[in-house]
Amino acid sequence: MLSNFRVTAEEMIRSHGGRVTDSRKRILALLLSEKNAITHREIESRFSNDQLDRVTLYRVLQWLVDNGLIHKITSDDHVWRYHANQDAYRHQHAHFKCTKCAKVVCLEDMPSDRKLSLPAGYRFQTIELTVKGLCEHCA
Amino acid sequence: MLSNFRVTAEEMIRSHGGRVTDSRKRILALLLSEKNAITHREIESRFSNDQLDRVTLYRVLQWLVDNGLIHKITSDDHVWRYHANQDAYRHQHAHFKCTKCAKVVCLEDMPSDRKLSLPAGYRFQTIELTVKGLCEHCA
DNA sequence: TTAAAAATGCAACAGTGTTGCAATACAGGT
DNA sequence: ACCTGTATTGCAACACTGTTGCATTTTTAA
Ligand SMILES: [Mn+2]
Ligand SMILES: [Mn+2]
Ligand SMILES: [Zn+2]
Ligand SMILES: [Zn+2]
Repeated sequence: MLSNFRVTAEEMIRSHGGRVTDSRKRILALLLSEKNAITHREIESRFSNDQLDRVTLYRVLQWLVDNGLIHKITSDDHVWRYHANQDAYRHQHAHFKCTKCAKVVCLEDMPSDRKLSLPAGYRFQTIELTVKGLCEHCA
Repeated sequence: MLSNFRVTAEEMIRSHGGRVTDSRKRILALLLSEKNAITHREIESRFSNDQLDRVTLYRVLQWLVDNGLIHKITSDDHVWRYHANQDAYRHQHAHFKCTKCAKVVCLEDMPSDRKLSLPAGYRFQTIELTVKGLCEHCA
């Protein structure tokens, strides 16, 4: 099934006018196959055998973010986590982080249309919402 | 007025049963005098003349957090910001971060009546909410 | 096939935060 | 005021994530 993701990945990259390089295909295909958002370190370890330069990985990830093919999530452990932009996850959405195993999952909705009042003169841009708790395995 | 903060700081530390050390007094007094949440680096530079070891600063900040005298806020620049727990900021609250000047302010309320549905089996603990936008000076 | 442009690999670096340990300061009892 | 056990400090070294510069390789389009 990973070859399916490779085909999808290649189409996504090509459709954004970027050069279709081997690293981009492999990394995006991997992210498409991952259910949860994962760290740079975790991506590296998925490629343990095939060589993958860590700087290239950082640069490819940023390229994928800049081109809207994946998104990255900040966290209180100060490590970025990356997740493919499939279907439900294109628009703004909230995230859940397990305080025990550190797993991060994208929640489908951002329940944010409630008015939160900013101080006078402040301009709203986006909202970042992370729910913390225990996941199914850790609860 | 900073001497006022020093007295308050000393009382707060003593009431928590901790040893009243010079570093704790100075650092907490500074945080009490600061309107916004600031970084370790910013705290250091406020003490530019008086010597203040950076490791001690980290350790004092963590002690103050652990004893509920201050709280710390994570951010997408992956740097902690610290703020005293005065009045309105004892309970859970949301934060605002300016995307231009990186200023972080505590908002007074956490609009928490949002029903965000977690996947089955997940257990809720806390919510972290950061509004991003432009502050009064940068708007 | 060729050449310009973009991406890669490597080494070195930067910033934030942590750890181990010896020296020092605090608090409580005398 | 002095002693003493213990918490805290200061310093050096370290860990980790992420970045930068630059020479080499790969991609694409003519
Ligand atoms: Mn997400
Ligand atoms: Mn706050
Ligand atoms: Zn978990
Ligand atoms: Zn601003």
